[in-house]
Amino acid sequence: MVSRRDIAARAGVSEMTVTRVVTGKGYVSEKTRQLVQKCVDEMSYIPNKIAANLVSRKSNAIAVILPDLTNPYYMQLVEEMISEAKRRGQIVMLFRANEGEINSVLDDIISNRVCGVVNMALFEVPIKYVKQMQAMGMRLVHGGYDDDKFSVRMNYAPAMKRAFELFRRDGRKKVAFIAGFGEHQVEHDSRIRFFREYCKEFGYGEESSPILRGNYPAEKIYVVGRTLADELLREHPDVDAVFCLNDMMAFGAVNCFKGKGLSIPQDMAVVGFDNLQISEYFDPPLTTIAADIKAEAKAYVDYIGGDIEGGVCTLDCELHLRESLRGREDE
Amino acid sequence: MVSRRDIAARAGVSEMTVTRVVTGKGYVSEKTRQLVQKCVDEMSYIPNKIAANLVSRKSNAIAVILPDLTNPYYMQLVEEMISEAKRRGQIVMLFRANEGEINSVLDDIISNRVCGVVNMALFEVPIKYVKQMQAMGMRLVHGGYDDDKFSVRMNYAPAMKRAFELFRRDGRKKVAFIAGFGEHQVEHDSRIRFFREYCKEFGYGEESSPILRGNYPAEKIYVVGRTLADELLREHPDVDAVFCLNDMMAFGAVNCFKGKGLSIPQDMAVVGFDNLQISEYFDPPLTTIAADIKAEAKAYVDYIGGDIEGGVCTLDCELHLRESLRGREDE
DNA sequence: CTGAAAGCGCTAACAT
DNA sequence: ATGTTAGCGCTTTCAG
Repeated sequence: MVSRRDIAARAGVSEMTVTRVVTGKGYVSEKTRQLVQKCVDEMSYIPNKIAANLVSRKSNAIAVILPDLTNPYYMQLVEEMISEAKRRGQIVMLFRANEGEINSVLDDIISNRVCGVVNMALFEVPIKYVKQMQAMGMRLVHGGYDDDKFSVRMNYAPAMKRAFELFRRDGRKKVAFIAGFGEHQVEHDSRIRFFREYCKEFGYGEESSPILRGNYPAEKIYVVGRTLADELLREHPDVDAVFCLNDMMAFGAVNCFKGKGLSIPQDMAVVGFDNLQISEYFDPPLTTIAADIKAEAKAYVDYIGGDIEGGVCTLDCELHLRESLRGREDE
Repeated sequence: MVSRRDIAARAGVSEMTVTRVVTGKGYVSEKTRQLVQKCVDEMSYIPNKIAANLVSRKSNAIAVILPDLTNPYYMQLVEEMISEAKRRGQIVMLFRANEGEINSVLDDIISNRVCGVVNMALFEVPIKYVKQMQAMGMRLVHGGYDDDKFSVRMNYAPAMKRAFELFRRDGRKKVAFIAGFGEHQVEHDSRIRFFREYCKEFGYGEESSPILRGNYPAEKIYVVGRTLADELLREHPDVDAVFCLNDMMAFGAVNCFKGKGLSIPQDMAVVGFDNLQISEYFDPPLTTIAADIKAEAKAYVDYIGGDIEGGVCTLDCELHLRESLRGREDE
């Protein structure tokens, strides 16, 4: 294990000079710089960031907590976060947490002294941990719902409004929202808030438009979609247009609809959220609402990196109009 | 920032005693143990693993290098690796690397002093880094192709043989393999080796059965699938059965086939690899060959954790028979 | 421009 | 059963 001391010995300089060369900080004469660099290369010295972080009380690691790695949306997000993090010399640690595991996962994260945490799991971080992180200077971001210090908000409104317009144009009789997760999240999700709003505005009735809860993420997302689609057909057979919380859930739902002999979009219009890369290849190609995932990832990393100080970062969404919401009497 | 010293002071014991309580190693009287534990809880002390790792020259981090996070297969694998790692008190760092970025990514990994690296990228780690890792006691696993020290080998043979039997039963005239990646990987991939073998054995001709190269992972995987499917139809219009390197590529290929008016499986039988969770929901449900992903993940983590010393770990594969390979004259 | 001293938070090895 | 000493590999601070 070659360390800074070995380089210093070989180059005949002090350890401090090696540090100056390696980090590029501080004054070093060009001559010694080259000499030291030569030794570094020859001995294949790679500095120990762990040790550096320890003494400088910094960290170059971002922890990301996900509820469900198999949802491609999170992975696209993680991919972008990794790119963004790399640009700043940071790395990404990935964690998975259900409701019961969160404390243990947070312990792992904190004991690894990361510089920040992006919580994409669908529940809040216990206040005890929030305080602890604050005390340690770790930044915490909640994906999905609002935070007092910083949040990334998706402006779903215009795209959802446009969807409702198309529902009306096509003479859809009754709309629904397959939410998939439980009561708590339903109350905090802006997609559902806008849904209620537009139901009223477009005359569908806030009360008469069902919102289907489920037990995501305990259960696999597409299974939740299928199960709730089945429930929808049984309990609200007159629904002919449905939003799904995200594209994966929509896949499950559409699959159920098709299995029951419904034609999409003739018998049922379906709109997802996320715009997964595969959504345009689904059968039928899925209409979906989403913001730029790169921008979302950048917002998280920028906040953790300290470029953004707090407040609300709003991202605009687009309606990607595809077969699953084409007009019945053609577009 | 509360540290071990603070706990020691509060409890009126030495720092070493705190360590003994916190790590659970060494003798501590039950009485002091409880006293110290009380202080730990009261002060919300979470040990600094970074510092512990530094002095004990260990690491609790596994680095995983992926070529493409958007392939759900990798994510299922990572999810299982995270679970397996957590069981051993380890965490997972995620990296993404194209061919050109590999050195820089390896520098990041090594400077973070991980305990092991799982390289799922589709190219080899430069020998310089392999040596360096060895010298530092980091374990390295290559997914995909063989390694001199340790490898996880998928035994695709029986499942592929069964697929060939079905091709024959259905009277398929000509088979192909959409490989997607370049020459180097093609020569190292066992799926393609078995394909050649069985082409011969089943009388399809080793030379006359095309293997289509592409530029994955430079290009998105489903695009590669679509592009190569198009190429296949143009250059080998008589092919009526095709393997695709993995399910995502198969999705792209099937989409192209359907777009050109082909019926699956009547005009073209399609077999993928990986058995993604969504593959059974594809239209048509995709026939696919895969090993147990949990077992694969466990093998990697076990090797890095030191439970397996080396050698070859062989995993059996299953043929998940679905619509895309149903017989033309019915099953 | 370069170096020496101190110490980050922890564990290993040896006392007691 | 508990404490002491030394030091992991590095940065910070201050002195030349």
